Amino acid sequence: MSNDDREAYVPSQVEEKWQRLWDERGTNSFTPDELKNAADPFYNLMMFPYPSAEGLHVGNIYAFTGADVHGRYQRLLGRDVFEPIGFDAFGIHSENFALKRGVHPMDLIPSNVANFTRQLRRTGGMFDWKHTVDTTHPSYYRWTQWVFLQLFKAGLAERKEAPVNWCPSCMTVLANEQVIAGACERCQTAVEQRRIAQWFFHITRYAQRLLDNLDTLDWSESTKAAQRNWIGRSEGARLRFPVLDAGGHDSGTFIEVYTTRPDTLYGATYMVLAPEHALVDRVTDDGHRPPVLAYREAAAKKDLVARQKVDKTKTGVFTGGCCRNPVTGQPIPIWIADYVLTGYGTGAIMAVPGHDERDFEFAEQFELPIVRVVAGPGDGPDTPLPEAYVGDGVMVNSGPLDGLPWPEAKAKIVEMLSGHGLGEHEVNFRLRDWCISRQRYWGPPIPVIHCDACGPVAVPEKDLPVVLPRVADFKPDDSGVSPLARLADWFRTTCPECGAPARRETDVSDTFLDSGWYFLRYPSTDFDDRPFDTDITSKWLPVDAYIGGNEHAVLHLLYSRFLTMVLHDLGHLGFEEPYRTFRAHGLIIAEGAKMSKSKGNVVVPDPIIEEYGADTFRTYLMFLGPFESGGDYRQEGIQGPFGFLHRLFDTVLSAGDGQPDPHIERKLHRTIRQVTEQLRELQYNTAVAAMMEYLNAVRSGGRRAARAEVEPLVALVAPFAPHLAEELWERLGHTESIFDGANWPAYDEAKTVDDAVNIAVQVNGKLRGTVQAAKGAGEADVVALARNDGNVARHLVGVTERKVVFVRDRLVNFVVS
RNA sequence: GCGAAAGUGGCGGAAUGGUAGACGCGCGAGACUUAGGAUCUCGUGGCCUGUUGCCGUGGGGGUUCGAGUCCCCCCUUUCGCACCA
Repeated sequence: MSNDDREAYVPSQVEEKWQRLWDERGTNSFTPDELKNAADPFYNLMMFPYPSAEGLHVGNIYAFTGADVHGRYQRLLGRDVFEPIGFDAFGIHSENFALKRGVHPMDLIPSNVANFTRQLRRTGGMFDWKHTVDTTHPSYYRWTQWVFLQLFKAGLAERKEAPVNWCPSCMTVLANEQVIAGACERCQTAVEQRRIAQWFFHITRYAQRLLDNLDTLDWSESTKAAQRNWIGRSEGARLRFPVLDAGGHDSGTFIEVYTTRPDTLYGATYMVLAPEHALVDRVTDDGHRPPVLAYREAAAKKDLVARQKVDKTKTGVFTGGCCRNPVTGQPIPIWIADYVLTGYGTGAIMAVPGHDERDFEFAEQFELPIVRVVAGPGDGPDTPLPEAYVGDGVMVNSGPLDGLPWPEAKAKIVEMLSGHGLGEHEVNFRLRDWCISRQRYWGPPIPVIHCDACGPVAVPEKDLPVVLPRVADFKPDDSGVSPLARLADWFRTTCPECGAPARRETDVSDTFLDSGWYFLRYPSTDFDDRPFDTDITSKWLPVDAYIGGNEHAVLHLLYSRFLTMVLHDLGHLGFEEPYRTFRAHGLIIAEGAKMSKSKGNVVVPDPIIEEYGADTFRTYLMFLGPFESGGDYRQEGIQGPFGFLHRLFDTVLSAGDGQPDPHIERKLHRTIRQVTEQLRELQYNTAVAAMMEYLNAVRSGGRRAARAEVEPLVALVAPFAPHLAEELWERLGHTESIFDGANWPAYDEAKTVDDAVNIAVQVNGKLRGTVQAAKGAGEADVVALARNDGNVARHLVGVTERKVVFVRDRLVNFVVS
């Protein structure tokens, strides 16, 4: 038969047909009963997108396809796979875009969502469209507000005045996490400091647990490391330094410092307070007051960008005050400097210039004494310090600590000081409380009512949702309050407790709160009277597999872990960790560079799917490189998978009924084994390669395939090319979807083994030939064969054999000299 | 600076300590075609005239019969965090 007579593979026809049939048959969606009664539930989650006006980009599709391949594979194994998708549509992104376009977000978002939905369907994801969420819909944010109330009632949400990062361009408060190198992560504008009353969640109370639980999670190591780093636990001590009065006597006031190296206390030669420190006034004497105040004012004016300059030059001024080193008894000067941060530890440090790089630099600059208290190998007590020594060693110039290795000294000195009330062991975390209020419009109103008599009062749960009103003017201004504060009709209300006139909270909440619990909502969207159904939640959660980007390694994942822990502690959930496994996918670049409009290498999905089909696009994306490291998208490369699917279509349709060839059958079982193992590990690129290799073998020499040789391949390819697989499956005579029923092929280990093997023959580790032998052949036989190989024999002439290394079925190595 | 990951053909990338470069792109040659950016076949790390051969996984040491893989030092790149005491 010539190629011209064969039916051509037309992706668009196949894909339209199956997308329609999946919808009609409800192939990918669960009814409430099915959710309740699923025999073998598998919750496959991917990070829901923010529905931008530009539409889905390749990065989204890459992530979703990788997750979808995993879900479809689990389903082919026979599991009941729930794979929902939704839209994270609140937030500054949408609001700013709406402002720019002059469209109201309430009008903009629905059309973006419709566009995303169309695109997502077109990519062939196995999404359950009956269980989707849109965070901006009152039926969703009603429960986001409910989550807030649970924390509020538990005392984990608190309003307090705090210095915050203020973006003068976005006109909003940013979380520390949203400040990148002192600039707004969204618009790169320099961030300023302001003091505003804000709602905070006390995530710091969970810091230790958030850290400890990491050890129990099956997550990408890089993600766990990022979280550990972010939580930033450090173990040290809180020490108290007596402040001296003008006469050089203890004044009764103490300065508290936090240090991770209390052992170096004998080397503390000066003290530094943050410029904002409460005791600055008190320790400053009259002679030094003008420069201190000037420095303090300058520091206050500096925004966070300036404060966090990488610039290593230290600045600071002497206050004129002194305190006493509690162990040496020596008076040491008190300085203020902005390299000491007010938000970490106690806002004051004991400076040990000999053993801390920052202190060393400061001491050099201002000619303060530098004392060695740790001696490294080969150092004595008086060995000069050309730079701070931070390595291991033993204590010197440290009285009773002398000779101790510093970790031991650390414990000992804390013990010594605690006896005198001058210090105690302390653990510190870098993690800060989570500021969840936003002085913006496009978010769920925080469900609190402020009453003059009762203070902040929770909106009764029966009154939820507090609906975000539609207002024409949603533009933020420099007032520092939400646009909702302009709507007197909206915010005027009465106190739910005492009935007095009261005022609604006009701030809205952070989008990370919306996305912090969405996975709980998906399986329960059939219920509008509860955030998540108890039975369904205990059946489906925690999430079995979560796949997403490492850009959310800290914030989103940490916040959702925190919320899950809280809801667990409050008795709402039976588990405290939301995601059993998490895998971070890599980043897609294009033509060797990061995608950007200016480089003109942005990959636009729609026309590619139009030309090659979703199946080819999916397969290619998964073939580009290891899923967990990403890959380089090159347009020409798509020809490989495109040709592969064409050949697959052609080969299956023209397959005959004969017996499978034994060699092919062996390769088939090996291929099934490899693809099975690699799909489990998300090693998609090599799994696709194995299938290509197998198809090449089936077609080699232009032979006609036997049906038994290719039918299992259709199932193997189904996670990658689901439409084509369905089509071929149907043409092979099946009436049910390939995804219904456990159609993943089994392999027979016995059938993967060859009866003959090629054995490498080396002389002194260099390959000199190969010989063929029966599988499992013994040493004597194989070595004899090897010795007779012409080329090997040549290398064995005129040398002395010392040893023969034999590895069964693999190699023979003659060691000669 | 700290933390994480990675350096292999022209390119994307494969390799339980055991025949480096699977699979694919690109390229070359050929076949079939009125034509083809279609399809099919063969070839494709470098060097030498060459099937024998030599050299090859960022650089330098080491362990081993045998190292891309393990250990030590160095260089480079990417990502994240950045004065956290």
